[in-house]
Amino acid sequence: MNTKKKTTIKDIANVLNISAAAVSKALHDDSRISDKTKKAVKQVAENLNYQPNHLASALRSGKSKLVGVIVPRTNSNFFSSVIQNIEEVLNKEGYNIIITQSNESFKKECNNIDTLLFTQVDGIIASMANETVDLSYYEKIKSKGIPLILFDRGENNLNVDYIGIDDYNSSHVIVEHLVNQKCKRIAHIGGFKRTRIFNNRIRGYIDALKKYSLPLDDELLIESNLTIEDGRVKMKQLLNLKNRPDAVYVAGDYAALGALQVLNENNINIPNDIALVGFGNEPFTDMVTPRITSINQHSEEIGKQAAYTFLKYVKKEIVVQTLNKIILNAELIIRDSSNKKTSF
Amino acid sequence: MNTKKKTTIKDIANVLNISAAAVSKALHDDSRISDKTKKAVKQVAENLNYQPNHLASALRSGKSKLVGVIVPRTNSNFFSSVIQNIEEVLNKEGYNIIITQSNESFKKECNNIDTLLFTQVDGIIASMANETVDLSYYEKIKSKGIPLILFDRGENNLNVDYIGIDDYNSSHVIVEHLVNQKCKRIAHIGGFKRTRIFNNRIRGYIDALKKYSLPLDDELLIESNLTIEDGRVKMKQLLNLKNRPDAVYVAGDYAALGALQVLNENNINIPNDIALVGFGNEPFTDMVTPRITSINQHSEEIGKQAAYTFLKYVKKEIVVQTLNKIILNAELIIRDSSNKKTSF
DNA sequence: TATATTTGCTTAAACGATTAAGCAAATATA
DNA sequence: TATATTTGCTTAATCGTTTAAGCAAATATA
Repeated sequence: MNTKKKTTIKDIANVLNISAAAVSKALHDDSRISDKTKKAVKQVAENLNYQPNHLASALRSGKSKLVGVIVPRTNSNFFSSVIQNIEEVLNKEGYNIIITQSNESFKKECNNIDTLLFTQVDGIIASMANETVDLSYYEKIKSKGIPLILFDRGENNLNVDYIGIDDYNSSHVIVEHLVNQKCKRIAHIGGFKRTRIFNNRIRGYIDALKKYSLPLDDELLIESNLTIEDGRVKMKQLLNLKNRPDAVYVAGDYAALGALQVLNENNINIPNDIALVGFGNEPFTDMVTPRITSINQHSEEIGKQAAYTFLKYVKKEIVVQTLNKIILNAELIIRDSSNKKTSF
Repeated sequence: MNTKKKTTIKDIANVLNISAAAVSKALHDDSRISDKTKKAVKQVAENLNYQPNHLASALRSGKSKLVGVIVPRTNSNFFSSVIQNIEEVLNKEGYNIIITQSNESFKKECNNIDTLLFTQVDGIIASMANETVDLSYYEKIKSKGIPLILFDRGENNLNVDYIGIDDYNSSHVIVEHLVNQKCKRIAHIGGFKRTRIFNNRIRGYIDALKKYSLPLDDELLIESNLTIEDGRVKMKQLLNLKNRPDAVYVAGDYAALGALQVLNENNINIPNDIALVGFGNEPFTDMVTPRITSINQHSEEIGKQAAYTFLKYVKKEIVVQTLNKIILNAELIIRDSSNKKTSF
């Protein structure tokens, strides 16, 4: 059975009649160990199928070589792509990642943080839950001196590194595109104002409307939790207006999908009666009918930059945590749902 | 800065003038420690904001309280739901999970296994990559005496626990449903035969056709990697047949989506000209037009059962690993893409 | 009252690696 | 030749916890 005792550094030492310390050093290519010994040690290690005990070295060195990742959920293409890229960069440097999901719940997020701290992670890369306003748990991470990097859903007040796209500008790009499509009444189903990225999108939307001298109507700006269901509800609300919009910009693809379903069910021509734009470029935006115009958030780059930022801390290139933002340019992917030319 | 020294068991001991061992025992509610001392220790631990050093206890006890999870990808609803349920069950028992993705690559899967072994996980719950045929890395897990539990994508030859649905029977249910819809020529875009679950679906399809005395035509049975793109390719192939099918059963939802796109693009009426059935009940099957009939794989239950099975090993309820299958019944979710009645 | 048992703690050795300090032999420098 | 430096290892302490073994005091049993 599993009586297979794992080979340790000592076993190797015994075979070669040298000390365990010498073996450890040989394996780490210490300059004070002869090439002959190094070769012999590595050979024996191979033969005995030696696997370093990660716990022991982590305990001794105080570093677990583990990085915690907290995301609202993994089954969105954006987050899973970010995670994949974080993993790729960190694996190369000998780090593994522990992924946890908050499911947009503040309580679960707190649990996750405790779990990660308990697991002695060397750093935490997180995107905050929608619900989160109390930052005390994140402060706890900082107070323990563990590097904290936020992406997508961040918070200025935490004063830590942040990687994301330019939400304010993205709204401008979207409104500009809709104006080019001859839209005159542009509605916005936005996220909650208290969440920074959604606040920025809302501000961008408002300022862009002003720029193009379009009507800024209170009933055209709606806050939502951006689920499919709520997208449906909020779209129906817009359809019930006496003065309907001729374009709807939704701050999330899932809610945009809900909106699309409602438009289709009501036989409203997209984009000619109402143009639709989402946000996030989830794969399904390219699968539904009509395909939904959306914003590509460069998840690959966000993941990589988050990982690089963490590595700067462990390599002591950064020492003090401070608000340091990396803002990437977003890209508008124009599809049928807002492109009037192709639907003639 | 991060000069915040973490409080250890010794700090607590010093405050109370007792030994570190007593503190450890008090925290673990050892019967040989007085209630008075226990209370005092817990109070001081709380005051000093003590967090147990997981690495030290793991090193000493030989248990990391970490479980590795390997999935082909996290951005499918099925896998992320399985993961979430594994996590839920294991967290309650004090275990954390490390999630890794193979991206259907054999090489990445091997790396993941090495990574998890290196991290000293107490067990591994995995769903194999499509590519995987060489089982030596999985044998390595077994040979180290680490409990291995497979789900969805398993292998009889590994002789370990397996949790999945009844694929063979699912095919029967699907074919029966299509027969009820008056379909006479049912095609199957299946997965690779070498993968057990897909093999079972293919066998089920063949046997069900025989049962209902339907034509078993070689050109109607196609193997695929089941991506969206390949779904498109294989659907086009079917459309090019002189004798087209009047129903297509696709062994994966993503490929079914690709097939649906091709059918829509060719203005083929679904389900009246060709009925379509997918597999997996991914959320998008309910989002596209027409909504796709699919098989619900009970991801929640699979995740829970996988976790329970692992726990049986650590609780010594099972000692020897052997081929032990838990097969759940799948459920057909009938939607527009195959339901001719609703489309009149 | 004398002995056995239980209670409540302490001591010290582990877990497997890393690393500072040290020491003898080999080699370099004056 | 005498001294300094380098090379190649060993010894032993350490990381923070768990746990077997042990021991004195308190309590139970005869």
